[in-house]
Amino acid sequence: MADTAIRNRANTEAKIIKAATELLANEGFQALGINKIAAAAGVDKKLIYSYFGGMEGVIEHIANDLKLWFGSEPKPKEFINYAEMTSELLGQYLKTLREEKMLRHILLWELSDNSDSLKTLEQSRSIMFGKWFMQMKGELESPSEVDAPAINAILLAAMHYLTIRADTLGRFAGLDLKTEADWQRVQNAASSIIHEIYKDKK
Amino acid sequence: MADTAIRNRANTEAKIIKAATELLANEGFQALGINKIAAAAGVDKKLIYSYFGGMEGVIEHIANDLKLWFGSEPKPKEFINYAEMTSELLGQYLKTLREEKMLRHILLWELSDNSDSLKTLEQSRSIMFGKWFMQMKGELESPSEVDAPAINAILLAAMHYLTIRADTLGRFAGLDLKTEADWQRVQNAASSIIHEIYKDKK
DNA sequence: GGCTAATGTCACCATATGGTGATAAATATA
DNA sequence: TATATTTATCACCATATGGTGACATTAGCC
Repeated sequence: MADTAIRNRANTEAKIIKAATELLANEGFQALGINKIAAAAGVDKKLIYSYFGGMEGVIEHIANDLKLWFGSEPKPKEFINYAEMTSELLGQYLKTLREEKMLRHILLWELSDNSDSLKTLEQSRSIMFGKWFMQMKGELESPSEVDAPAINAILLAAMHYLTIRADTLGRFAGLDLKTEADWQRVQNAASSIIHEIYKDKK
Repeated sequence: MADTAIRNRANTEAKIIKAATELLANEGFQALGINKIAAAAGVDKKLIYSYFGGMEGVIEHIANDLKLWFGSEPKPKEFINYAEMTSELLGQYLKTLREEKMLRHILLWELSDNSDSLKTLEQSRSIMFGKWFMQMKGELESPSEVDAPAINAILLAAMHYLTIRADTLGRFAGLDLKTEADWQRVQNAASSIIHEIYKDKK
């Protein structure tokens, strides 16, 4: 009975991944080392090498899980126009960013490191990322007068930066990102930008 | 003759700060440790403790220098309106961000760490930062219908994120931040946002 | 000159990191 | 039951980190 046994590889692997994931979610990538993972999992670090071949293997495993964790797509909705849709999706994305510390830690990791293992993680992350904005390329076309990808990149970049920034210093450019009120201002400003940009455009 | 002497405290201090600064500019804050600074400066690490009291002292010193390094204000100009001014200043700021790797490393540091020594660094950085956008609060008032600080925060956050991102993965949301062409798209998109937001507003 | 204080050198500590080889213990297989 | 293989433990290595006490050397000063 392999599943009730104390010595169970699958079970140990799960413990390792769970520990690594929680470490990444709570402490960030800085705390993600072989020793700390082994300690947190209550497992000898040798097993991390035996089962995953080292950190890269663990990261790859996490990258795979990532697709499932944040894989839920935004609820399909009837959108009136491109601006409405973009605004709605951006709002949902911002909400997710603010809720999922893990996601912010991964985004910060992407900014800090450009090792090979990071690239696989980024790929998985950007797949889930794409789930939100794939819809933008759907039935509703963006006005051709506007460089929608560039506009979206600016808005997304801003949301990434501001949510990460909220975790540390908490304020930026006069905004207090610890308060719900100022987050509402950000949200409103983003909506204004979208609506003004696409107003009367085709 | 204290200045030609081999044993010269002021000279040694300068070497330490120079090494630390270059390390920060070239390698980023991750590489900023006592041992590496001492090695790069060709100085015994004990002296870093003797003269600066440790890393915090070094960082404080760098923070002070920061005000001078990036202290040059944007050239005063006659602006027609708030949108023109904002667009011009943002363009200048983006240019500086793209040119100064050091600045990007500090911004990333601010995102990653929230220790006390970082707060002093951030203060100095945001002073210089303010030099650019102080002007926005100048004679030309922002239209009261628009939440200008929130709009500015979004644009600045985006520029920070995109310039940092260009150093590592180099691409984001469909843009290739290694190419001048796509940076031009970012620049144009930002200008569009500013002009559309402030158009017909008072 | 010679004394004192500043400046710099070096050896050492504790701790943490990633990584591995040899061995023990439990499990599956014959 | 006996054997072979998987699973896990442990001791150890090399390296790097921050930090300090004891000592050597040079400088300025009387």
